[in-house]
This record gives sequence, C-alpha cells and structure tokens, in this order.
Amino acid sequence: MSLDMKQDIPLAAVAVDLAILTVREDSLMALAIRRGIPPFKGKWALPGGFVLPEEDLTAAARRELAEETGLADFRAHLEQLATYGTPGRDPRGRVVSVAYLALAPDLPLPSAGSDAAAARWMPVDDLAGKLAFDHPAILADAVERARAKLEYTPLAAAFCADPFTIAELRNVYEVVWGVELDPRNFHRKVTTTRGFVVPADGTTTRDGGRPAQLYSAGPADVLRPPLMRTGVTGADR
Amino acid sequence: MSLDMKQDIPLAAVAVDLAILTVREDSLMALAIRRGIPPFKGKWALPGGFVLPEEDLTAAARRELAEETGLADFRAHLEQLATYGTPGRDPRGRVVSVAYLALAPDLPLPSAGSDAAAARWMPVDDLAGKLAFDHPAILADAVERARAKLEYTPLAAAFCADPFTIAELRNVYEVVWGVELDPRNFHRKVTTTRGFVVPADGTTTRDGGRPAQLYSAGPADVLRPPLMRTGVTGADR
DNA sequence: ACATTAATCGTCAGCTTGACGAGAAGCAAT
DNA sequence: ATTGCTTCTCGTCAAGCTGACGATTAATGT
Repeated sequence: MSLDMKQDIPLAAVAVDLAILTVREDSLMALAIRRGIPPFKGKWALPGGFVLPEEDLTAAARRELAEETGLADFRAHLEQLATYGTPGRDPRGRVVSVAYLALAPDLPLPSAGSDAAAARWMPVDDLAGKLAFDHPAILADAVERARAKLEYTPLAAAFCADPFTIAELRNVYEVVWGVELDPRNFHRKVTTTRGFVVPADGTTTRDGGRPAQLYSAGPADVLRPPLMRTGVTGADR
Repeated sequence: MSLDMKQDIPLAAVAVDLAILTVREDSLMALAIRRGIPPFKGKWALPGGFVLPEEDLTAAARRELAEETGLADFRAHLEQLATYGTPGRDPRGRVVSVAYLALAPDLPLPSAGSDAAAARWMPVDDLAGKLAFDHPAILADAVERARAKLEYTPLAAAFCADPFTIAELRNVYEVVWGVELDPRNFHRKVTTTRGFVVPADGTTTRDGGRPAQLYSAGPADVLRPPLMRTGVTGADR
C-alpha cells in the first residue's frame, strides 16, 4: 500500500495469540505449545502467529485455532480479549499482539501444529510461571475474563459438549470458580433462567445415579439476574 | 530491530483511537474531531493517532487524550476497548487500531488538537452516521461497553465531577441507559452498596430543593449485586 | 432386595427490588 | 413570616430471588 511512502509512520508486526481454555479432569486448562523456533525455543507459549496481509484479525485467530487444535470444523466460542503492545515484549522487535479467548469443551489431545514441537493441555495454575513472552499476563487476563463471563452470560455451556447435563454445567462453574455449588439451587437457577438452556432429547446416566435430562445452550446471551460467586464483595473494606 | 530481516513477517501501522464519552446537557456525548488532513479531510472522526516507536499502547492513548482534550492533568477513566484491524479499514494501507474508552465528567470545550481543525462534543446518536473510517462501529462498541459497565461497576462516578450528589449520579444512569430511575430506590441502592460511594464533606443545593449530601467514588471496583436495567431480559423469546 | 449414587422437586427464612408514602430542608414569591 | 415549590432522604410493604437443606425418584452394583 502507500504506507511505505509515509516515512513518519512507524510500523509493527501484528500477531494473534490464543488463550484456549477447557475444563478437563476437574481442572481449568489451557492449550500450550512448546516453541519449535526462536525466540524462546523449547519454552511453553500460547499458540499464535502473525496476521497475514489482507487477513482480518478474527480470521487470523480462527486460522490459528484450527491449526493448533488440528480440527478443521472446530466449534468453540471465540472472542477478542485484549491487545498487548508494550515495547520489548518480543525480542524480535515491535510486535503488537491481539489476544483472543477461546472456550472449548474437553477435546481429544490436539496434534502438533506446524511450528510447534508439541501442543498439550496444561492446568492454568501450572502454566502461570512457565510461559514465554508476556503470555502469563495474557493467560491471567483470559482466566479472569472467563470467570467474570460465567457470572452474567450463559457461556459456561461453551465448555460442554452438546448436549450436556445440568451437573456437567455445574462442574464447569465449580472448576472455573474454584467453589462448590449446591446442586439443587444450581439446577433451579439454570432451569428457571429463561434462555439459559433448552431441553434436548433424551437422558443420560454417564454421571451415574438417576438419569439426567440433557440440555443444549439456549438463545440468551446474558443472564439477568446473573449467577453470583458468594464471598466476593468488590469492596476493599 | 531485527524485524526487517524477516521478510516473511508482514508489517502494519498501529494506531490508537479514543471514544471519549461524557454526559452533557442530559445527553451522552463523545468527543469528535474534524479531520484536518487526508484521508477523510473535513469529516468527523474519533480522536486518535499512530503509536510512536518505543511507546506503550496505553501511553499513546493517554498522550492522545491529553492532546485532544487540551488538559495536561486530565483525570478520566481510561480502558482498552477493542482492536480493529480489518484490511481496508484505512485507505492508506494496513492500519491496526487499538481503541480506548474514556469516561470523563462534563468538561469545558476542548481546544483544537494539533492535527484537528476542530474538536467538539457531539451526541453519540448524531455521531453514528457522521464518522469516518469504521469509527461508527468503534463508537457503538464503546457505548455498549459503557452501558454494560454501569451495571456491575461503580464507573458512573467517572462521569461526575468530584464530589457529586446522588442525583447527579442517577442522572448519569438515566442518560446513558435512556431510562428513568426512581430517586428513592436509587438512593437506597447506591448508599447501601458498600464501596460504591463514600460521603464527602458538605452539601450542595446546585440541583435545587433540599441540600444534598456530597459523595466521592468509593473503593469498590465491582457492584455485587449489580444495578439492573429493567426490561432487558437477554433471552430472545 | 438393598445400598449407593445422583437428579430433581419442595420448603422456608432472609435479602433485595420496585412501587410509593411521607417528612425534611432549602429557595422564591407573596 | 408564610405559602408554595422543589428536591433530598427515610420508611413501608409486597413480590421475587437466593442460600440452606429435607425428601423423593430412578438408575447401577452387589
């Protein structure tokens, strides 16, 4: 384009990084890759890559998501998280990274991506100190966003394979928030909040005990009133 | 840096754009500038500019905020909103723009910025169809973010000069949400939610009627439970 | 058959909200 | 000074939501 003619406009590389979260083995996990190329070769990082010319940011994120998970028709919630552009965050030079948050149900272990020597799910707590670049901060922001969004959106369903039971949905909340919820009250809240879930055909006993009704995600995009994490006051004193 | 050596990494210009919102004359307004340089010379746009080399994104946003408002010690809430990078959004070439949302109390009319022929407050509704680039979408996202944040954060206070009365705070909600709120219930909610506001010294009669207690913003950063816009269900049916 | 497990329904007290009455404390005009 | 008007602030009450928890239902394993 004509940007090159303007000598006074500084340029930067633009990347997308993905915080792909899932609930697995009763832990909140994120997809991490072991870097196969410098910088930080051999260290763990969030999946990501540079945005191509003429490529939209969201398209780049979706492309990376498909590449890293190895699933072409991968259906997951994907939303922009935040953008990180502090000078020096990448030793190669000025790189501005647009981070995306993806929420996925428990998946088969992904195959290694193109520029990744290995890709695997790791608990977010274990990952905090292991990640290269400023990815610990990105992951922390992603987890915080996910925790907050569970409160006032029906997004927890994005962590569940469709259809799901109320108990599986409750387990998502318990793992992501790190709390225990009363099964009876949770059941009442979920089933009486319009648009949160809609009954699907059939029941299942995969969780043991009495057969559970199956549900799918409902049409609501916000929960009014929200679910609330007890004990969080928001006031400092 | 060494980015230039990597011929396969595409580069882009990085800009920050600001949606600076205020409540003024019982309308939600945004700061708009009339562009003094191409492209879109003479058209209205959100204030913004390119990020300098070695400059942090937030620093760039704060710099633009100070430049456009003409106030050096300008104290306003500033948070990153989202990043817009669709190819073709800027006719000059690939420009990735990190948008910031600023919330400010009613200010004296800003002086014209360096590259702006004119800067003025305009109602967001009037502005929707007048803005250049993809700024209508940015402004719409900013307004939506602000509306949502009034629900579960004490951010409405950022629209008020400190100290303020409960009625002034209520007016913020009424203008931003476009609803009428019961003064008595609003007063109860605000004063009983811990950390929302703290009493300041003195009273005022600037709103007429009985003297009103003055308050300052409290230490809370989230309202639990939130205020709720009645009538919004979140479910499609 | 019986224990175990988990799903689902019901009850009840306590808290929050919405609707609205009523008094308090200023100002302006008579 | 008194009246009227405005706005702030406190109270009351019913309805709805939440948290705690009892009780029933319907599968599985022994």
